[in-house]
Amino acid sequence: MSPRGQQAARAVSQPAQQSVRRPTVQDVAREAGVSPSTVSRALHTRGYASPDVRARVRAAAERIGYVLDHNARNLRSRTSTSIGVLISDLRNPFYADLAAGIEEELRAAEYQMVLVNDNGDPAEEMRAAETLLAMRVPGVIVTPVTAKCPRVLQENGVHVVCADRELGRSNGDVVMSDNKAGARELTDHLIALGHTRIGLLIDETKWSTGAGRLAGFRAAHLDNFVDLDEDLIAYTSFDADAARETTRKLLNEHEVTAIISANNVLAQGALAELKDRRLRIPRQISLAAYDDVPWMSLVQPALTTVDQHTVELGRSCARLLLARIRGDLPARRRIVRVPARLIVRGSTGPAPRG
Amino acid sequence: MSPRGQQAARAVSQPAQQSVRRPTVQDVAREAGVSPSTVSRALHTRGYASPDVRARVRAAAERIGYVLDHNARNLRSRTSTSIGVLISDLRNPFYADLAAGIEEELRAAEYQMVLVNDNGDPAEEMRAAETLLAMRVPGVIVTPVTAKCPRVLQENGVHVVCADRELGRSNGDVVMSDNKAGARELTDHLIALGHTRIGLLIDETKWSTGAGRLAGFRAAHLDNFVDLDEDLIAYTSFDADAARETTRKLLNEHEVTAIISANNVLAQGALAELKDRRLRIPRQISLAAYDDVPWMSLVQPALTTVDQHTVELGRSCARLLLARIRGDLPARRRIVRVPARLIVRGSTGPAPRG
DNA sequence: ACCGAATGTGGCATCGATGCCACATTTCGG
DNA sequence: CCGAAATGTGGCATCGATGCCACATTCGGT
Repeated sequence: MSPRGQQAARAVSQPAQQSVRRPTVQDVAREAGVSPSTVSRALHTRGYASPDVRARVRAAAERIGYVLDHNARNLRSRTSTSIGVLISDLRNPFYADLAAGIEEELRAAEYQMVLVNDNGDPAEEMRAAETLLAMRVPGVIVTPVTAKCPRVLQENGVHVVCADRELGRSNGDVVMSDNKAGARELTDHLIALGHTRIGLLIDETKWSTGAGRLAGFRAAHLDNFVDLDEDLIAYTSFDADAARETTRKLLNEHEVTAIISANNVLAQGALAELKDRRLRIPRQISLAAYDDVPWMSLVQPALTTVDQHTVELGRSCARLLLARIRGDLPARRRIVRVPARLIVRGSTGPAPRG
Repeated sequence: MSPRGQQAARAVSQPAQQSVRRPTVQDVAREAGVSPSTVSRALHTRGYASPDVRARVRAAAERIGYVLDHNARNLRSRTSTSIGVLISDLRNPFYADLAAGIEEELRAAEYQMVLVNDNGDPAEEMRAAETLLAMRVPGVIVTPVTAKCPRVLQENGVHVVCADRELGRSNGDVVMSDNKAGARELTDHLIALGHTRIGLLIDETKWSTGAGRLAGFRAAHLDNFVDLDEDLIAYTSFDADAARETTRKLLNEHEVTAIISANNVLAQGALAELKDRRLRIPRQISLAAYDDVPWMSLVQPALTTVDQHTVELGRSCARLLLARIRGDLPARRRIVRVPARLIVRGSTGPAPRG
């Protein structure tokens, strides 16, 4: 009775405990003395049922402990109340907050969140997309790793909202922080403090997040008539150790009076390096970050940041997707920019005198 | 054609874009020249299919872009590969890490995580349980808010693993940190540094988490022959501001040379108060916390903590639940204790001299 | 050679809820 | 008063995949 080994790795489960048979609409119908069709209409669906019948059916359902079967409903009605959410790392507070905002809005609308952590890996992302197609979800919110994922979903009739960034030129909805404006405001703040040698720690510029932040950094220099030394734009990979190493090299090779870190992970590395060198913040060097996560207000001195309102970003994603699913929107794609807000704390101060 | 207002608040969605008809097993059967039964067996289920037929069916499925429908599969097979996960606050790094570990293990086993944030609210928790029953999930991992939720799920034939804590006396599986041993080790550490006046900041002791941490605190005093002043056990509500106020009162009313905070949220409040008072850590007062989240190693001085290995806790929950679902375990309930580990950093030092 | 077990295929009913529509009754507007 | 629209009910097919089993063939052991 053992199948060929080829099947061994697939998810196999025993049915939920066998002795538990759940009441169906047939049972409710018998209990209430109406037809199964009437039960369905009285409990859930569009269509007519008199107030008296509704009350009778509801009482009967409650009496016998009836619980709808989403699988049956989804199959017949050809849709689902599950929404896919693809993020890059649940352990990063940015994504955790994003997911929190999304989940909150979905729950309020009686949708369920199916959360997948693709680890920023293109293969995992596509695997997740396939799974969500199999689940027949009507919509997906994705922090895209490749342009392929949103496209495949859309080609299969699934509504997609890209969160935080878009890749390439898609034709779908996007919700993101106003990266350029936020980075510009932060850089303005430092320039107003007298800084003309500002390092930028950044991991990527091919995604709209990094690109927007870099653009804001550049624009602030331009608008304030401050020359930008291209060597102060320091590229690093997306982990705190690499960022720390890059900060070390930046400080060793260049005169810098302030550092902007393009996200919370890089900020960790930069801070660790400054502490290691026993540099006094902000007296000797100012440090600021794009994103605001809890530790940034707990360190001493607390970090000046740009708050992306990440939870609100998540809520906005969910609201947009739900409106799209309900057909409340015109076909034209929508780009929602959530304003970012500068939060000045103790880590930024006047540029040291030469 | 408008239904009565009573239906207006329910989740209503348009089918995924209408013009997209998905290929079914009937289509694959035609393409491969076999029966639909054979398609099903060749692609997914237990049962026999020859290697030649398997290859032919797979090629046909790929050619026409066939994607399984989980709803149909779940309905017929009376189970599902979705797993419910109920947590209390996705914005708290503890729960985010827990969910991350769970998701990782589920994904590897080709299960999907349906994540609900119940906000530690009993009503929300029960609502989530109802939804998961409707989805016919075979298992749920829950950080329980009430004893009712695990019970109702189990009565309906759903396997349950309680994470982090158990309420009352349930008969289900539990995975938790070894709270007592961890708290004891932390308290031992402070006593070994000469502290005899150790404050404990704690928000609850009715759950096994708080109760275990308190028990460890007491046991360390007893075993080291240090008298425990009951007034140094300071109760507070579960938010950083309340913890801060409670810390203030504790310091105003009692001589204390060290503070243990029972979780990461309370530690935030305590740290803020110590900083406000400009107390020198650890020279004037030591601070330690149960739980280890990123900010704790980033503040100055870095906090001495007990690392719950929260991601591993999550993995362990998922592995246990999957084993239960697969019928790999004897009926007897299982309690898994994940060892906690003391991490000594700069925030704890010798007790100040009288 | 014979028999039982294993392998393999196809037919058909099944899972539980809803879409669709025929039919009946009531309400509303001209 | 009459016709159209709205309200309400029940019957039956449908959604897409799999469980179950009858039947056929092959393989291994005696």
